[in-house]
Amino acid sequence: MSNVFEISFHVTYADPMTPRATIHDVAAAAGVSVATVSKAVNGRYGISAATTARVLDVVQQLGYESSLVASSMRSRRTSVIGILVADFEPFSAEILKGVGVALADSRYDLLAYSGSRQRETNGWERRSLSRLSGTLIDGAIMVTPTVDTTSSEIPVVAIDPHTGRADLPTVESDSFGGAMQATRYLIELGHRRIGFLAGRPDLRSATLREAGYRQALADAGIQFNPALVRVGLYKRDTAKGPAASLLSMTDRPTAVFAANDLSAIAIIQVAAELGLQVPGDLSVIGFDDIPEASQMNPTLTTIRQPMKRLGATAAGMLVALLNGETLPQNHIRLPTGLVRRATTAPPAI
Amino acid sequence: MSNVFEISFHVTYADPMTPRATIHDVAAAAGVSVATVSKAVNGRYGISAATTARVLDVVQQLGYESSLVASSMRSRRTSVIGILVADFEPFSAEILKGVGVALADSRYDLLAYSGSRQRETNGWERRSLSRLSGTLIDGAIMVTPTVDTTSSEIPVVAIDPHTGRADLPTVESDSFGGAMQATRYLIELGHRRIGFLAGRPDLRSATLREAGYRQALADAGIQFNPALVRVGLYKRDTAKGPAASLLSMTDRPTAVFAANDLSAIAIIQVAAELGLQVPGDLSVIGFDDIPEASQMNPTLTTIRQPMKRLGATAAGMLVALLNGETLPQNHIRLPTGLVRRATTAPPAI
DNA sequence: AAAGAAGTGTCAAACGTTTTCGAAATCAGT
DNA sequence: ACTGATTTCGAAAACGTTTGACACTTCTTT
Repeated sequence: MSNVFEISFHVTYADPMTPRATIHDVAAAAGVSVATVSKAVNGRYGISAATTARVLDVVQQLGYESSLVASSMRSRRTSVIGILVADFEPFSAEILKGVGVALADSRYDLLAYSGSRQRETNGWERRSLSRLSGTLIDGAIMVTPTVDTTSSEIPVVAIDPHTGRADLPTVESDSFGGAMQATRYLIELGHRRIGFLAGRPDLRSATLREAGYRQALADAGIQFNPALVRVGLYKRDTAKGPAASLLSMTDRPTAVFAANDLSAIAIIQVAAELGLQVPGDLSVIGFDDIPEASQMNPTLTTIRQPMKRLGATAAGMLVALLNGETLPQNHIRLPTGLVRRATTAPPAI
Repeated sequence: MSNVFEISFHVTYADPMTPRATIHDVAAAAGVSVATVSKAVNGRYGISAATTARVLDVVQQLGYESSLVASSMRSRRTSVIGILVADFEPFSAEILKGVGVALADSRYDLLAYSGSRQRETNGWERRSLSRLSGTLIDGAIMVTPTVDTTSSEIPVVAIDPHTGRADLPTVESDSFGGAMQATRYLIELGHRRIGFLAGRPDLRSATLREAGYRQALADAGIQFNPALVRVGLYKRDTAKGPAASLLSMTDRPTAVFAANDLSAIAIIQVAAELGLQVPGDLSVIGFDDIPEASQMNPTLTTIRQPMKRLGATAAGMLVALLNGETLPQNHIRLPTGLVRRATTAPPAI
């Protein structure tokens, strides 16, 4: 007896126990054709009120729901918007929130897709987009894409876009201006040897942040020193090595501008491991103002980027596109702002 | 001429401009059957090396990617895990992060679905689950479900589950203990009139938090007073009315325990509108420790709930289920902790 | 009473895959 | 050469839905 129980217990989860009711089941139970069921459910013209009622009764009883997959296969529109992210780190999570509220009272559902399996390889989102588009989703938002996606068959809006020809609509924040603000702030504090932990060179934001950094240095009459630049690729894991390299120099910088907050967190961690005090021995400023920035200890000085607004703006553009409207402007840039917190201080004399 | 341009410009976005290559296109271009293409792409046995190479060449050229929808239709497994959330508010966003990292080096992709359209009506996630399951996703995680979902045909794990028979695996934090901690802390500060802004009564967490609140009162010998309880439903919008009602009482409470941080934020906002100082005139403690809690001003005292870990744990359970394993324990409860911040103080005398 | 017009339901094709089965071709063994 | 085994490929069914065309009633109209 107990054996039987154990086996059935396994089966419970391994195999489908209650196959969903299909439209065929409903049709059979209601004594009509599947076509009739489909029309009744979708309120199409040509089915009598009596029949519709009977069908809907059965639908209710059987708990039938049309398969999104099957229906999207036939009729191309699904009223679902997709957002493709490499992974759900703080930056894309914030964007997701923004997209969510923007879509809350629209007629679109939201589907966020993250390809865990293959996100190492470049171009994963083009593949994902291709696999989802045309069927599952009516339009897509791509966050920090790894390729300059050429034309797809559905409208696409990019957030924090790729370098390269920007033929598709984009939303980004003022990386150049923000980077200048950050660097200038460090200079005002008295720093002269200012390191830069760069982002992903394939993203426009990263190149602009480096440009802003160099511009601010130039404005202050400080010679740009390539030895003070490392590439951290925007991710915590990938930034730790370069950060260590930067802080291990004989004449290391007294301050570092990290191209995003995750990189800033990485360099602060490395600094701690090397026995450096922040901000005593090293000032650090980040970029983004992810939620974690104000929760860490010490709290992170950074450049605030309106992430939720980036998402909401992109969502708005995409909906407009889906309505067949033409966008008043194809590229939108949102302002940034300096947030002074606890990881910056004048250099030790 | 300019008319033509304008029309084509519209069409660019409204209609598919470059229809995706289908398996038929590849087959035609390679001079083989669709069956052969499918086998070649998926590395099935029975295709010669030469043919496979030729097919893959064409695939490359045409940029073909199999449609997730179509393939999932035929072969039920997709290697995609779905997470269903009402919307992307801070709580579910944190959970999403946890699920994401837990799945990062698994063989599963992650698909987060939020039904913007119909999330008002109860049971929307059962519908969504039904629409996605069996085809698109192999398993699902449901966050704060609005129904006690009965058996589906795919494994499901619930986070912050519904009241009602808990037949499906669940992950939650210690709501009862956390609520006791919160209430006890207010009592220790000297409060006696302590209000409670309750959550969604259909969620077990909400009932347990109320139970914890009452238990802590009882332990301290304070009589429970139903007049000090309002139902805020866990959401900011829905909490503001009840919060205003609570604070407009002639003998209003000197402190309020809000069943989650969003409710706490709502009551603080209401307090400000009524001219009440926090924590001077009113102490507030929340539950969750969402990122916003430490960013607001004043920072929010709250009960920390390991949201990322909730997500990661649920993901782990789901993967185990998908591997056909039986879970060592079907219900997991994670510990909570008090986070003292700036919205709590002893009562004014 | 005949003919056209509505109204109501069904048939069958289609969406893009995967997979089973069988057919053709090649090969090995006698 | 002949048989049998093996390899390689294609035809067709199936997944669950939607939809246009069509057929059958019933109702108007003349």
